[in-house]
Amino acid sequence: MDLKNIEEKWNTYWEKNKVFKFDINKLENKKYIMEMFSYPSGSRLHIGHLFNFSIPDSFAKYCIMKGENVFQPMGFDAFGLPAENFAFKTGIHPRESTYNNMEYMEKQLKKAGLNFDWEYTLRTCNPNYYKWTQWLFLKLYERGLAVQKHAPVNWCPSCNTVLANEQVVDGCCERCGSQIIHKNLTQWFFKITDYAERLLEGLDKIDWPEKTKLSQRNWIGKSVGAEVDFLLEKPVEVLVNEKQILNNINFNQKKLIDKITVFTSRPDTIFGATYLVLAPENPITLQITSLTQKQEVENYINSAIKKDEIARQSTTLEKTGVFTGCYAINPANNKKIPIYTADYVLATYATGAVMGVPAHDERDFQFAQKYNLPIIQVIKPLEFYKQESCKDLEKKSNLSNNEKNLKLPYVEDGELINSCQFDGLNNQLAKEKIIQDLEKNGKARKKINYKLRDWSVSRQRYWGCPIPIIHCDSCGIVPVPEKDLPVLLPETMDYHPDGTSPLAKNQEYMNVICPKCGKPARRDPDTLDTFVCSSWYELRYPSANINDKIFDTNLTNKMCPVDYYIGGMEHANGHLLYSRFITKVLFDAGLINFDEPFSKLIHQGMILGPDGQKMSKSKGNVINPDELIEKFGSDAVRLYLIFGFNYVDGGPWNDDGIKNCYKFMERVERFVDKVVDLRLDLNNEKSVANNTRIENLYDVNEKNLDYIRNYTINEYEKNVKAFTFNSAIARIMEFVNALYKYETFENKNVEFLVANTKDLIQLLAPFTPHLAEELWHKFNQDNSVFKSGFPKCDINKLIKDEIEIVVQINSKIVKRINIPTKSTNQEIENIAKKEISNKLMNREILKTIVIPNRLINFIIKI
RNA sequence: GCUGAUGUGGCGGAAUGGCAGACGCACAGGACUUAAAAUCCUGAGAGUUUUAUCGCUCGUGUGGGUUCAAGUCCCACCAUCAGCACCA
Repeated sequence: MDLKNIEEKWNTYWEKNKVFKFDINKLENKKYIMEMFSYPSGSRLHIGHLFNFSIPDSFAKYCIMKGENVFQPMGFDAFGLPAENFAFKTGIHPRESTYNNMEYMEKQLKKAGLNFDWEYTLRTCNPNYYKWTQWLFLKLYERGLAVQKHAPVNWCPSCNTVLANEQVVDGCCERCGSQIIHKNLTQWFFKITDYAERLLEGLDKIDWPEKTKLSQRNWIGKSVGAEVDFLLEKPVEVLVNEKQILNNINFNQKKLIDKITVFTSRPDTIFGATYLVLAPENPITLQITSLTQKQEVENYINSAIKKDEIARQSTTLEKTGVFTGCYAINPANNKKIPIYTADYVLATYATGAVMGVPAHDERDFQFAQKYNLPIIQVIKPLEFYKQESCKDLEKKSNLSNNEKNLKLPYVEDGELINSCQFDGLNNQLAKEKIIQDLEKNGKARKKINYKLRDWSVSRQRYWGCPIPIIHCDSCGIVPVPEKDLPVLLPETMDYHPDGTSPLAKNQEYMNVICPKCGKPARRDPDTLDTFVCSSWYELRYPSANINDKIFDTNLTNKMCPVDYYIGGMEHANGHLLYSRFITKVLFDAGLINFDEPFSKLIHQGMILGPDGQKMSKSKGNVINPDELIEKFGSDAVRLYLIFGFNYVDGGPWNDDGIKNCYKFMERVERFVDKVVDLRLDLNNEKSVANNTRIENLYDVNEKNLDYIRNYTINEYEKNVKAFTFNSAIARIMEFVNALYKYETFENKNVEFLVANTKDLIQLLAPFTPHLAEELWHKFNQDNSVFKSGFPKCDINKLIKDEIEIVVQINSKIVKRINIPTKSTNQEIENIAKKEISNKLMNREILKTIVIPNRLINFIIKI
């Protein structure tokens, strides 16, 4: 095989004849297939990219052959840290290196035989793209969904920038691994929390992997419960301290505090609440501390904040805390309970205050034990053993022992005790009743909380989309008018990060005239998180060449949602959540008529190194796709990636695998050449004995081959639709084996053989496009194989005259017999009985099970 | 710790509750060849009986269960991987 020539020849041919070109004027049968775009960092394309892209590309080619109008665009997520860091490393300006890398990667992708619709490509660092990212920002601002907040943010001291919660892994920066710290900064946030409920609901209607949906559900973290007010009972010492504080410091709310509001998902346990806990960072904490406890509390708060900076996550699970000196009244039973501060309560979730119910919460239990706080059981297990069928008595007695000294904390459901009028209630029911009761006195209300936090989008870096906001001393925050977009990223400047925004140092950029009042003002010095850029790109792809609006609404409505979206699982709680959020915002804004971006999502697995480890330069197990394509051609690389792995799981790389795929391709080529020769002989009338019927088949061999052909097509299509392409290839291989076999028969029907061979080439085309196109043209075709349609399976041909079924006695196989396909169950039974009469030996048949086309099972007395 | 996924030959991997191991690799044998490679064909889960066939037994991480029938469903456990990590 002259791979290089073949690949070049057909790449040129396809491009020239627009074989894979999407037709924007024929949207009735469109199919939108897209893979997550890649960032053009310095590492170029790796084998994982090819795995990610090749399989959908094959699927796209299959769809094209089935006559669908496939849109398969590709672009580059070009802003952001990887590109910028690469620039620092090489000393090249990020713009230059990014554009170079994109150009190189585009070449690599083309060389890999991936036929994207390059006319619709997007580069997020291109002003005609980020203009619309800025427009999107303003849209969110207009709708009150982009807000500035002074809040503690995750700060990476090494990257010198803010990170979103989703970008923090184990308390470290997901990119460089540095320990993150918390800084109080004024930042832009997108109010994704406003959409928490809808993001949750929307999951039910999309065809995504369950694990991804689950991951998003957990990330959103809905929790249904109640807010409960605990009135304070302040000793004099507390009042003195509080007044001092209010006088001395300019406190946010300059008033006395009379209650603490906690959030709980277990209002049913409120009678067991024996203390309250405030998060150390909660501003209330100091205010309600008594003079005697002040020093201790202050020390604790300081150490907690320090701990937070180092690694609160990795500390031991041992609970610590300090008594504040203040008390509260449990509104359920009016008991006076102490208030503590402890770092196991998070300031950032709900009200930053918790009621401690040691008997029914693991953490509260530990805390109460350590500080000798009362533990009151208010729920007992339902007496379930009565219903439970306990077979051995010993177990039963153990259970009743357990009941006597029930191990606390008990966190399961049960029946209320020690809870006054609620005693005896089922605890789920009690949740409702207790809230209702407290609600009457205005001491509680139903409340839903989410773990999801607002999305922080400000980044103190150069290489990103500038935030289109102007800060004016007299007008405050002023959005850049649409006509002034894009706010261009300045070309030349010192872009090195040093903890403040590089753009802030560029006076030319920073100083502007306020569009509202005309006085001097300053630009926002930050750039946007790159996930903003990638949160809407699928909407723009079809409109990539439209410059006067974000996208053509009409077109986008026809094209979206995306039919197939393919990419890594690692974006489950990041990009994939952000895209859904932005889509919903644009839906609400009336810009689109759908509110989920991706109907179907598929994650590809990961290709590991030959040693079964993640590929990494340091381990030296990286597979370079360029070398492989050079040596074996892109078809063989693709075929191996498809055949050698389960797409969803991935797996370790194996060098032999690709050689074998190459050999298989040669085997196909040899066969096609043989058939082409046979056909020539036929045309030259050299061959006399050959039967050239194509209608009215068959002798037995023809029939067999025809069955396999139809079987192959049928299974192939099933597999392709299920994205189990490796099995589709297996069926093709079987078909090839059958063709080889048929070819050896003396009186083979050459026309029939030719027809089958053409089918084979068509089946192969999505997986080895160049080879298939080359072989196709050996039959003097004047059109591309991809425009030749797709073989059709004749379902009737799948029914054989006879079929082998298994005969079992007591579920053990005793014989395999052939029966006519159309036999009734009774006929099958009769035939089978006769066939194994020697084994049945007239014993009584208790039961007969017939599974048509598969087996018959006689249950007999032994 | 919690949640989820996975566990099948020497290897990659197949199997709507119905013949486990498709397909491929590696392996063995044969044909072709002076020979090798390549190619084409054949064989093959493990064990066991037999001159050989015919058989038989055991086999999908472990132990139970449901079923006429379990890799597949249920329960418990083990191992590996991934995610979450005090969210009250």
